[in-house]
Amino acid sequence: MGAPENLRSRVRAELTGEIVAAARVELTEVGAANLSLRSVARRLGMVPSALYRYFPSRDSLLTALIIEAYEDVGAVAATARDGVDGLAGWLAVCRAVRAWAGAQPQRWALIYGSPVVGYAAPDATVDAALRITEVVAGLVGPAGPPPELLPPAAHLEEIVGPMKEVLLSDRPAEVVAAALMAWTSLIGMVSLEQFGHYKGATTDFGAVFDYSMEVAGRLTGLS
Amino acid sequence: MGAPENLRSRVRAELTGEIVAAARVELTEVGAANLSLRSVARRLGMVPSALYRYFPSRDSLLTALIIEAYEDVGAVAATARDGVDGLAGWLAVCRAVRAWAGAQPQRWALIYGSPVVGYAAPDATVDAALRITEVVAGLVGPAGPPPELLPPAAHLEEIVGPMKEVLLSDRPAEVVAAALMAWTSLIGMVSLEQFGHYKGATTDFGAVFDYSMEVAGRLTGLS
DNA sequence: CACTAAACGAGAACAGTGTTCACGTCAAGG
DNA sequence: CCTTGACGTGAACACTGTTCTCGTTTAGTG
Repeated sequence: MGAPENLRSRVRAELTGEIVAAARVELTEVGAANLSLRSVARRLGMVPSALYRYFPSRDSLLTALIIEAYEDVGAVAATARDGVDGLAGWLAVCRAVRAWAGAQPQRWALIYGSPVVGYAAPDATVDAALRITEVVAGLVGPAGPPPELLPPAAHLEEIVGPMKEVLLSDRPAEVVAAALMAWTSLIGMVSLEQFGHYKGATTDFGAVFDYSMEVAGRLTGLS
Repeated sequence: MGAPENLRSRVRAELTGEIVAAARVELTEVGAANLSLRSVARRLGMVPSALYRYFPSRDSLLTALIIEAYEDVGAVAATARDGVDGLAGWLAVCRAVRAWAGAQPQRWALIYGSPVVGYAAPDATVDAALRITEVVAGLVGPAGPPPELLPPAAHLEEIVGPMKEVLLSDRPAEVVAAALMAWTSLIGMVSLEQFGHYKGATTDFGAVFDYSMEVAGRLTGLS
């Protein structure tokens, strides 16, 4: 934990940050698939092999970008929710997340598109991914009776147990499931929009998005 | 349209099919990002440049695989729905689509993950992508009154107009929007599962999936 | 202070990739 | 028959990720 005050390690930390920053710029310009280690090095005036003193592979550099993006969108969601409760807070979060994705589509695709680094996502990435789910979980209303449209289901309590322990300990299982559905709707809808699957379906997708998120929020008991 | 009976064009069509088949195998083994034109050629005993007589680029070969995958999952959805109506039909479609994705994750990622071919998806791919949406649209119930949880929204009729014209001409706008939400929930939930975003959230994701799809189906008026 | 071990940047090299081109060869049609 | 076009081959170019070997510079120790 203790950061040595060496000049060595200081410039190392600094340069590591510059590499990530340059890689982020490169990512937003050409996308994750075309992000090349060599062009990042060129941008910094380095030779490609020098980057290997800081990241052991291209994938590890991508992992750093993934964590950064998760933290970024999580922070955006948190500030959007700040001070706003209930359905209004949920809608504010949804709009903020969608706006973030629209402004930085390549970073959205990096974290919510097809995994590129391989099938074993490092633990650090799943930790960072939890930020935004905490924001969503912090919103779901007090444990009122679930709406009529949320039928009770057998064994649901046990099935969503792992989720309840971490996020929503005092809510009925149906509400926990509804929260997962709401989060799924948010991420899914933004992803499908970003990836072009709604092309030509509506004249004003923002309005459909708002409407859908409102319905999804109501399902969790928000009002 | 008329296919010439030449020997030339017959072996050409045949070989084109073999190339796509080999590429599909390669895709399922290494994924779209690592699909290399050269290894496809090796698998067929050809030299890499020979493939360029049949596909002008690697992206065009990927496009063929995308169309094929869309058609495949659309056909699976159609046969699952065949003869089953209402909520049961919707659930059958959902389970079939999820099973298809689980069996061929790389093909799912190819069509519903981050776009890899570039930002302009060819028209042929969006046409193929419509198959599954037609199946979903064919399910939504007769135009009964939308449930209480589906509030009326201003201007919605006009906003979802493009969608209504193609798929759901005689339903109220709220039901059209709900159908889009249901389709989004299906694709979104399968994608998030495939891409590892539910890791550790439940003990039995299949049950949560069924429950969520049931709620989504009810929202469109199915029962 | 002197010295050793580690970290660092540079550059060359290797294997692999998508793509292009010039070259013979063989089927199709006038 | 004979010309034109499609076809497969092999070499080449410009890239890529990654590894290795060098001097050089810094950190920590006797």
